[in-house]
Amino acid sequence: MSTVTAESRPYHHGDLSRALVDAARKILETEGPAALSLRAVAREAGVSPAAPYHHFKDKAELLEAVAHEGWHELDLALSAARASTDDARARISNLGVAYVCFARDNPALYRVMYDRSRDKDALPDQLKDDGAYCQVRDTINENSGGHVSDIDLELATIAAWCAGHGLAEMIGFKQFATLKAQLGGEEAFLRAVFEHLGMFAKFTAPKD
Amino acid sequence: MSTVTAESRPYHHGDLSRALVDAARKILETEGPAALSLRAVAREAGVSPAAPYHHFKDKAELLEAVAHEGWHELDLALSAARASTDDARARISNLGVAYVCFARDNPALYRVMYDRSRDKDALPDQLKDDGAYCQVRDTINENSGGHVSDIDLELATIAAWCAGHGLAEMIGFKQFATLKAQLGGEEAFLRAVFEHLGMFAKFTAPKD
DNA sequence: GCGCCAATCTGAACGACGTCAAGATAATCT
DNA sequence: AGATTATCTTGACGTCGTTCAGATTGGCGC
Repeated sequence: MSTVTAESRPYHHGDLSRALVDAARKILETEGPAALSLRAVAREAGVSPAAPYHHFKDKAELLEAVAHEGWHELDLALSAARASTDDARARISNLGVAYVCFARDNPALYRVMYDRSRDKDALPDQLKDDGAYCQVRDTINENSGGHVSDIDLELATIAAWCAGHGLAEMIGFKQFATLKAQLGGEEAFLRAVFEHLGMFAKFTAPKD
Repeated sequence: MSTVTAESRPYHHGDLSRALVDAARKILETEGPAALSLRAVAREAGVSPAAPYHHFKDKAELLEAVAHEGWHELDLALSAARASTDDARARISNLGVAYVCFARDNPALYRVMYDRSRDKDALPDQLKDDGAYCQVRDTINENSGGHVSDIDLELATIAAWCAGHGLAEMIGFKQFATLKAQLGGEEAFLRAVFEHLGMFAKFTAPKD
């Protein structure tokens, strides 16, 4: 019998994979992405620098696991935001705010998520299989009353995602500080930016 | 008399700073951002690994110089795009396309530019002092007939910038390949995404 | 219950990295 | 010309990602 509480009960350490991912996330939160070395993760987990190689082929593969958790948590955050609003018109905007707030509250994690994506030149498939991407798409679809073509829906989702990501990466930039203050806080700033996205648009969504 | 052709004619090497930045950019183009080590840059420039420290206090400071050049070239690219269109209505969309195309054509450089910005939590001041940011703002201003408040103009510029940046970071993602093909090419895809940005908007810009 | 096998971990090592200090070299200043 | 100062080299330190040989240990067949 093993003393491990979790369901998978491996050998010496007791689910080292799990411990490594947790250690990585702890380092990310407390010391930032620059301090996230494989050796530091092993140190934090109390194992030798070579131990992780029995669970991940690479440093990249460990980061992939961390990113995977991040995407899942983003998924949860968007679900919560979506459920918390009755007004279909407001949902899409709340989703955007929730997305950016997730990035603001987990900056290191968010960075790992996109660094990994850019290295692979692809977002994780996770997103399309009932993940965060679907939530955005479905919300847009509801908001347009359902009578929008598949291709328009896809394009609108991509557009929303890009705007959200861009804002998420820049939300902490010092240049926006005075504007945030003028508008009465960060969330108000976020909503204001989203509402000014129309200058490119021929196709303006709330057409109904 | 010195045999150096450039105007500034320093000591042993002959403008090593310049040579280092050029070497860095060459490595970026040919081997990608992962291969961009200070030692590799020094090697490429034909000097010892410690030589760069007489011209840049850090690896970060070298990258800053590289990024600075990148922002300037982005500036030129946007100028060209802006000048190439008579129709004020089309200018803003052309600017967006030009922005993303710059990122697509200089992916490693673009990455260095934003990596440095995120490390400093700020875009370079360069942008606001008659740089690329101003071009976007002025173009939006022209496009709105000039009767838009300062704060709305600022917010619209930020919104456009975020959307452009988000799209720039994801334009190469494999998930978009089929959609690009369906729409008849990358540029058509870009325009289509931009035109679908309206779903967030209460304030739709081409109001006149 | 015992021995074997395979999975798991350690220890030491390699090459590459960023950075620094000490010394050599060469351009500039007086 | 001689002193000064900026520039570059050499060598070193600590850290990193990764590999490999060997030690450890749990699970499985007998």
